[in-house]
Amino acid sequence: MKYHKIPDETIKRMPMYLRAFSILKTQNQETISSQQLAERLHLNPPQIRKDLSYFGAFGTRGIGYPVSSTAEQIRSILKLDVSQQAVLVGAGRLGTAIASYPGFSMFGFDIAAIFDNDNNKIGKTIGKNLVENVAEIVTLKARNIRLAILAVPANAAQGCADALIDAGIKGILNLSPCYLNVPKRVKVITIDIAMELGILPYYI
Amino acid sequence: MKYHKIPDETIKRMPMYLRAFSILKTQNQETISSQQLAERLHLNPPQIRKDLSYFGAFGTRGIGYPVSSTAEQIRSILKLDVSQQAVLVGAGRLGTAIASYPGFSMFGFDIAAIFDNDNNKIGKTIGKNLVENVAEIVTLKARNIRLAILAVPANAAQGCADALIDAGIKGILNLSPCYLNVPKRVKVITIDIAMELGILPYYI
DNA sequence: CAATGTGAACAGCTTCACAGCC
DNA sequence: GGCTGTGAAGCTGTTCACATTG
Repeated sequence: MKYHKIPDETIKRMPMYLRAFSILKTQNQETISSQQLAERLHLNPPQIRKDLSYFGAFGTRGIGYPVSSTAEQIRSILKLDVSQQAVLVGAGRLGTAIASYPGFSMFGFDIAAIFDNDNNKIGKTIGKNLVENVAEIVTLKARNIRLAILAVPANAAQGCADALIDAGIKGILNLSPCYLNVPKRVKVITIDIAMELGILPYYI
Repeated sequence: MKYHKIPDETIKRMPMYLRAFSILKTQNQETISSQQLAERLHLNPPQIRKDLSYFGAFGTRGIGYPVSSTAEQIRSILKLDVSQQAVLVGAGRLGTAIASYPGFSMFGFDIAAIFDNDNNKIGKTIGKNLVENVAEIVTLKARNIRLAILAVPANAAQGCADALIDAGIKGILNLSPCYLNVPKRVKVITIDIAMELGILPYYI
């Protein structure tokens, strides 16, 4: 395929494909056609073919996509072929839930540090991590962690984001219901549960 | 404005506008221009004007949008002008975090029931709700609840979704990392935290 | 023959430019 | 003068149709 800018929407679908291919692999299915995959994911077959073709020709005509190697290709495209360490800020109920979320491992994510500002939580253990004082976020610099998950109250979110960016964090998954002001080089994804729920009544 | 199909993307932004207008109201600001609002939300002014104009002419030329009445208009468009009762299924760590999430009230959501399948949790109180047995989901029929938040493990999600739909639920916010098969009349929104995180390394 | 890969047509959303109004 | 409301232009992403290949 000649040069094309890869649509953001395509990138957003890639983890979906990775999950699907990973599951197929555990089921020992060796190949899958765009048709079959589309049925599973409720997408259109040409969509899947076009998405994958942006990154190369992974499939075999007449056969479909080889499950195992395509999974590896996507993993490598998304840079998930190396274990990605992430820091969690906020050890409240939501933070604790996330720390124990089993779904991260499929994508190679590893919660490598946890911070909070509450003295009752600092020093406690969550999973394999000791909760550290949020004032020590700057020590992340030396630990080569680039991703952060922000699970703090909205009024603390911007301050934590600033500290994280100061400590070399390059990507933030923000779970607070607020907009974060960050330099352009930092990528932020905000998930606002109440806002997502907010559109449901309109549709029903 | 003549008839136009309202873009889904516009609907998705409406709760964002509602939140912004609600906050402005607490700050006693009486009007706001699309320019000012765009700066806050990091959008383009014409985007905001077009979005709002799909639903009517709320603004005043030369002045901007009246904060209070526009907030009410959006609330009414999104059907959030009446308190929306929702049921939470899953009283694990994530479910508990969600039950105590303070952000729902701004949109008029009220967690009116909680279900789980774990005998250790059934009968306990979370917030103002007693945790009920998931086998009793069918009793929702009589309670006039139309929205559900699904915070159960992926392998239980489809079963719970089926039971919820059976009990008259019309919209589901699915927090499990899986696709739900539902009739077309039911609206599902899936939030998959690991998948959202999965795109970050690509961008950094 | 079955299924991919892809240019081209199409659809949907965003941005622009400006007319209209306060 | 300032700002909304909106048709039209522009752009991005999706779908189609089919040539291509194992």
